[in-house]
Amino acid sequence: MQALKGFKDILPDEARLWQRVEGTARDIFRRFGFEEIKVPILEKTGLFARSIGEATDIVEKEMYTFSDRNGESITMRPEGTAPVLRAFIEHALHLRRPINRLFTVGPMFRHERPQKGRLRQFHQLSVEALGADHPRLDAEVIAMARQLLVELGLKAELQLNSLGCPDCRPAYRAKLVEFLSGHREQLCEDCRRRVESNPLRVLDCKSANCRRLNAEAPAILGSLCAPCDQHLARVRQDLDALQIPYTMNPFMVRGLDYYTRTTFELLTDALGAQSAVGAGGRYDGLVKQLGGPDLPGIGFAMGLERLVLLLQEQEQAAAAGPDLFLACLGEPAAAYGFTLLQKCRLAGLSALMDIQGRGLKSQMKQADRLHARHVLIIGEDELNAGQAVLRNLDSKEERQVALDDELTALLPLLQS
RNA sequence: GUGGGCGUGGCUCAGUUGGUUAGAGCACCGGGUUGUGGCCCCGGAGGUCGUGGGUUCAAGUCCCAUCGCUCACCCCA
Repeated sequence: MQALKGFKDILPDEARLWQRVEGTARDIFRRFGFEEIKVPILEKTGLFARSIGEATDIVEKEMYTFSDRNGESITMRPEGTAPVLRAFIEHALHLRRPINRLFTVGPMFRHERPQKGRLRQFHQLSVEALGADHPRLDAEVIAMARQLLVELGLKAELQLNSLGCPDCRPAYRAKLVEFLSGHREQLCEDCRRRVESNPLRVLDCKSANCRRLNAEAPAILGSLCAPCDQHLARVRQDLDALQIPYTMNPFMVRGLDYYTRTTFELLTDALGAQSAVGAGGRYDGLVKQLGGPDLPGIGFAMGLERLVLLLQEQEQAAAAGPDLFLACLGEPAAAYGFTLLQKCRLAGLSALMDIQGRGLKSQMKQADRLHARHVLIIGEDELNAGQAVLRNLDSKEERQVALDDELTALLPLLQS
């Protein structure tokens, strides 16, 4: 028996890093005033078709979609924004406060071919700021995304672009299609198809020929309408004011249809082909499109697997051992020790003991391998005398400690 | 969906042109020190060599198939 392709167990050594990532994220998000929202993993299929876009790869060939026992088509979420917006609309959260700053964490599912940094079940931190189209909100969200990388000690490049809005993008798109059609023979096979299906995606092509051509293609930044242009300028102003470095990338494109105006990515060169650790952008028409009020929003997603991979390449966090290991000799001592163990745990200490009745030497070895800070040795003599030996494994210091039900002598020594 | 690389104890790997009982390091267990860890020494347990066929006197090694893992394309966090 083994796990499904693209599905992975996260063993304790790795789980420690996950806790660090999530813990750091929660702390930063709290400081930025973002609140957690928990949403279901399964949704009606239509939610994703309507938001991500019918013609995207995700919807066309990557979703885990099946019918439940009532014959309804349901889908395991491939991303986090759609479910959060559904919940936002369903519970009319916009009536509770003018701007909702929300985040959610959890598994997402896409049936792709697995590779480094890409699994079929993967995990994202998904962040949404809903209710304002002020460029300052863009800067705030971008600053928060970057801060997570900073506080995890990870290096990443911030790239910025604008995709325009329904007023200016169609005109740009037409201009681009005209240009690309004129140079059709210079495009790679894939891109020739893209000219019809999704021309903006051509800009993102990695083939050398296409890149060369793209350099001469009309740039979106030169085609923005005045409001979009001004929006971008103000976002840049605010990023500068916060001293957040970034580079403009006019070729950056989104794989999901709902993005408008500001888009950004956090890129690393340490993950092979999967260079984006986080990405996001504005989606001003999406809430309305999903049947809600006409409210703007901006958000981003971070890939947890990718953050953990980066952390692993940097350093291995040492496991923190238990505060106390109880070494008991003989059954009477073990029986007493077991109750002592419980008291220690209820008092807030992490504590372990041997339950296989092994010799002292073996138990000391166990304690050492667990990186325990102290060992409390209880044999028959100690049991009778109401005194035990407490050994500090780092300093090798040993001292007699009186045993009593309240652990009055023991606890202070361990909690220091 | 397409292409490359790789499958040998829990982990990382070695294994000559096919040739005796398939090895090492780490990890694990025990002993040296019968109530004191890390270092050292000694010993132990653990592998149908991914699986199924084929070639051969003989296959971990060669051939075919299959499954799995992995990297890349595609796409994306």
